[in-house]
Amino acid sequence: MTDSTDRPVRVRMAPSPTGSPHVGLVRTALFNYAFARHHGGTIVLRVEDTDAARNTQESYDGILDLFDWLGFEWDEGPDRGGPHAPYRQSERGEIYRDALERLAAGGHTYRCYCTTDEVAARRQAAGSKDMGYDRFCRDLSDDQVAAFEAEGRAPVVRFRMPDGEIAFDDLVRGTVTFHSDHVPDFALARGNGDPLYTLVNPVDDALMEITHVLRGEDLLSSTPRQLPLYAALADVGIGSGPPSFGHLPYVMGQGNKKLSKRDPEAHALAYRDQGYVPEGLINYLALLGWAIAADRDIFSLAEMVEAFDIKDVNPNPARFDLKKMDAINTSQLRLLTVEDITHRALPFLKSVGVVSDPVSDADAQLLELAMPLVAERINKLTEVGELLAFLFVDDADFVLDEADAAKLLDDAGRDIVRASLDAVRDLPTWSTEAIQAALQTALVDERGLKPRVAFGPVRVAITGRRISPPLFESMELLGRERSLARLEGALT
RNA sequence: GCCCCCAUCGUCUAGCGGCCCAGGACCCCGCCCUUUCACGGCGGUAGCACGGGUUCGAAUCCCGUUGGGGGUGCCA
Repeated sequence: MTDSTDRPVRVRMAPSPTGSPHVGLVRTALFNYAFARHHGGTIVLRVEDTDAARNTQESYDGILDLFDWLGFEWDEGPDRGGPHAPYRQSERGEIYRDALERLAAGGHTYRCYCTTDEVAARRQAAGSKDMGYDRFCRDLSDDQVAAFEAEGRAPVVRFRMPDGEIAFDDLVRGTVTFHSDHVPDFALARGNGDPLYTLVNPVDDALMEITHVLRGEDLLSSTPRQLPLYAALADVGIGSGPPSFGHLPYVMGQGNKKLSKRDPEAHALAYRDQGYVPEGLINYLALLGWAIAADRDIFSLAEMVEAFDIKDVNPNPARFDLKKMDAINTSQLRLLTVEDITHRALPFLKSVGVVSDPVSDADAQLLELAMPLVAERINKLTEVGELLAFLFVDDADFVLDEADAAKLLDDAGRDIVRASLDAVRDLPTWSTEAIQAALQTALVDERGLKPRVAFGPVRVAITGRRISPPLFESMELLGRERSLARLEGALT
């Protein structure tokens, strides 16, 4: 391991607030979270918002909402301060200017006056196969510099890449080796002086004393640039060298491409809005590159933290599979108590108007009785509303699903409903058992109907749909009067 | 082009030299449960990319091939 010291673990979550937060962001945050908490370390939230043109407040708020929903907590960050504040890069301009000055004074950088076109033209002329900057401005004479300045050119700042092998021990891939021949003198600041990601990311990691960086595989090939930069920064008194790196495998979409923002399943907050539980998303994403045991795939965040070892992370890219995501979500839902599911479903029930907001006592009571009927059959929280709406809707607003009614409430169906009405109208007690017994006798025993044929029309009449919670329980909860009214309503 | 990464059922994975003629999960297909839809239960199909080594012994180690991905910016 590169990092043989026993420094307390410090990791960072470093989102860029551009656009809707991506599941890749969640996966990276999750592994950092699990790693840090497993080692009793510190988590820093740093906002990488140097690209003013692309950053939005909406995106920032979305990221915080997302982390809040997932239960990810951090110890230092823009909202709670810390010893290395500020934690938004847009507020750290002076720090970067200072770093640039020091690097220049230490001879680690130089100013480059070349335009992109000039570099490309030279490369073509030379028939060079290697990409990257050709170091044209590395050792300019004073006269040449003066001439470029006189032309009014604004120089970018480039890093003077030292020659030699660059090897590091990746936490998930083992030793990775590059040669500096293939690592260009990359730019650290724009011609207008604005610092680039290539500078600010290492500077902040150094200054914030980050010990371990777990990030996406896409950054693997920028690591050989950063390693010498960390050394140069340490040389000029900024930080104490590079952190350890671990590059997490890609999350792929359909086909063989990275899951992109165009893929609907990439949007992390959509899962919350569609009625998934955070336990489900977390559990599923953890499975992409990690396993808690050979024969087990359902676990909690706490269990993941307990068991997590970065060395167990699989380096293969993983495809995101919505079907399995759904299955994991369902399994996590089964682990919740009815009370918990009720609590979580409430916002959805309110938003579609199934229950009043605030919830009336009557609605709350009915909900408490009805939830056990649906808690064990749903796959998403939104299904609670779909299943229970018929119980809460005002009688005046109750409507039959057109397609279901057309199919099941034909002449034969209405005949069945009529018979049901007679069977239950004068029941001495209105209970699930009594209702079931009465309907069983009248429809199945006396008429010889198959249960599914017998109860289908009744179900549609009572709940408005072919799909519903168990029928007899539903009728009990609906009450005698409303049930009879609906049966009658189906006949008109 | 050059550099880097990756390679076990369709998908996610377990496997870190013998316990593996490869285990689990999702999907799919049967069956059971069943008043609908789900849930749940049981069973099944299906895989070590290829070729060389190393070894008494390889899915596991090495090399190569092929395939896939990423990088090669005054984006992050």
